[in-house]
Amino acid sequence: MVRTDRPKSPLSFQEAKQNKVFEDVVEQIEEAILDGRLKTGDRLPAERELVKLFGTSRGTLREALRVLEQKGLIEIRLGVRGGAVVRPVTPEPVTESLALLIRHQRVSLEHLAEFREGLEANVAALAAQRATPADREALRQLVADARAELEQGPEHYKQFMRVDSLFHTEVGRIAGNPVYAWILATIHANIERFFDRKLPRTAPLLDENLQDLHEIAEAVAQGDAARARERAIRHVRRFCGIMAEEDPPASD
Amino acid sequence: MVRTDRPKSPLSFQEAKQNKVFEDVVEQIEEAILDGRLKTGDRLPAERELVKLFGTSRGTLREALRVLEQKGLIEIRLGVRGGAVVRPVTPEPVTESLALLIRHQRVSLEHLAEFREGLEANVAALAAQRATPADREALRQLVADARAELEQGPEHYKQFMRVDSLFHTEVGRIAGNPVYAWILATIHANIERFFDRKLPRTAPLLDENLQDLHEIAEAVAQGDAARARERAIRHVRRFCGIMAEEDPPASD
DNA sequence: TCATTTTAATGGTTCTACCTTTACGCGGCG
DNA sequence: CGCCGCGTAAAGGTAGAACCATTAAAATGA
Repeated sequence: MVRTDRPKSPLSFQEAKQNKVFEDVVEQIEEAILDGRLKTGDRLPAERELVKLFGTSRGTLREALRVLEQKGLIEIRLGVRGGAVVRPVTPEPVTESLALLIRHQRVSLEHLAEFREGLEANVAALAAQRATPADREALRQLVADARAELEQGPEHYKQFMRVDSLFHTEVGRIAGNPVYAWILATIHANIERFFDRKLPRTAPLLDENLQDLHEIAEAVAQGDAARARERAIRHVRRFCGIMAEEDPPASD
Repeated sequence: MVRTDRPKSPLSFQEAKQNKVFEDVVEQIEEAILDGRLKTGDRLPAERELVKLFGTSRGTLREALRVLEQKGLIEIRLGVRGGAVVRPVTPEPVTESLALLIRHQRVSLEHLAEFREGLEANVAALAAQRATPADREALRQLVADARAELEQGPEHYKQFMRVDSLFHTEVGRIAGNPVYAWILATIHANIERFFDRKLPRTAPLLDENLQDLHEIAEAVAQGDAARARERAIRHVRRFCGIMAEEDPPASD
């Protein structure tokens, strides 16, 4: 199956690069997934079947499956009834590759937080313009949930943070633009991944946090984009300032 | 080299998941790259050497290399003096995985453009706050370059678009936050990839475009963040509106 | 009926052999 | 002297077969 059949029609120039076999396999399966011929949850045939279908060796086929797995398109399960199943598409691969960039180039928390600040501001403003009555209710409910957690004392701080995270996700959803939602999720994930160690959780701090959420929710509910933007900025900036104190600036 | 040696010390619980061999190899090489033990341009030993070093089979090792290649960390060259060389880190993998998301979930141009609008606005505002005299000069020079291309007539429209692109990249650089620069580059790449087919390039349109660039440059040069933000939004919105006309909304 | 054991399907790994591509050097020819 | 071409060897690419490890499901037995 080694490609020696590169067409040579003298006048129709075409791709000079010869495709490697595994790339061809990757492309075919990827197309099938993106075109919807393979849907989320579908199970591909077993490796030994695919080998027959594509006419390659098993090693080559496995390289192709590994690439697809790395792209986040499939998941490979072990054991009987195992095999490659089509995964739901998530922003996770974006998060992963961004994490690589961040780690390799040693991006500072300041840069990440500044970016998040601008992002959250835009999202809050959009949400304010687009919130439906149901959205307003949902946001207020989340604030109430957060307050309830906080009132249960320090042992519920973790739950409080979870609600906080939900709140941001919800605002992203209300903004109605999946691109914002994805990138926001990606940035959140990376901030947590690299900088979330031991950020302080004291009562007054969390109270301020709750107050921020409340004000953002109200601004969104009233359709006041400018105020929503401003409150979101204040919220992120406070959060970042606190973490920066805890985390002395790396001096490299 | 199949893992049967899972430690079972009864009291020191540890990772339950057994690592696959190739994952172990990926991790080791990835760490070496991120820690700087392997630098950009370095060439890894030949496959058959690595096989000895890691004590695995060649197939397994090749799966690991494929994953690293997919992550954008290495490039695999053919022939003698070939092999795996460490690649410079670029935002390209982020672009790729985002492209997958966009294509799979059929994100509309409107969503992408709206996101870009907010992004460019923030970047322009930051750039206005941070531009040095040299930055100002560079921006003005780019505007002058763009004008020069435009004056040379329709056959230079392509060059004009290139300068336009450079202008946006430069504003991103001036903003001084690599995260903004990366995401902006990623969004640009994806807009081009999916929607840049036959966008009209008529003289009056490009004139407006040039005027936009000029006004953004001036706002940035004068440190007027609010105006820079506003001009950037107008610029992107015009651009998007034009493309939307050309590109009737997909009705699926 | 439920717990336990067995079995078979399926991915994970190894080994070996051979093909393909490509840099580099050597030798002949102008 | 130079350079063109061709051979050679190093390195990745592919194939195929054998065996190991994991797991769901079927068979078995209490």
